[in-house]
Amino acid sequence: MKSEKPNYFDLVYQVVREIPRGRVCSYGIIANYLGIKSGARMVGYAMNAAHTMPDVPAHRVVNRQGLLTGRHHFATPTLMQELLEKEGVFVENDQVKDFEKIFWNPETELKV
DNA sequence: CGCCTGACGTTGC
DNA sequence: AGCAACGCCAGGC
Repeated sequence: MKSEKPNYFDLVYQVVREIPRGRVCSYGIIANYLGIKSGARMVGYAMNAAHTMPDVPAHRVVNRQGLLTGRHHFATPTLMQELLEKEGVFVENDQVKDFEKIFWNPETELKV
């Protein structure tokens, strides 16, 4: 089978999967952590494929502004916000509240 | 093989 | 401070 997906996606999945509950992360940060500067788009792209990965909480991944830009890509446009609020993350106007407070930095927390 | 799109980010005005 | 355009990289057609 083929299905040889680029490790690139897998890398993103691993990082996103490490995101603890009640925390959120940004695409650019993950990209930067993976060494893919300017590859924030690729991270989001990977998230799209992550939809096939149940262990990949893409709803915990938002953009640099903390906006749920990809909420429209979920099963329902409200699913992302619902999941976040369910985990203790308050979302207002499609934006994560206290985003910088619950922000999860792999280089700082997941840091070796 | 080439063009377009895309869950972003940064810089410039 | 808000808006616009550009840049990066990869996948789909």
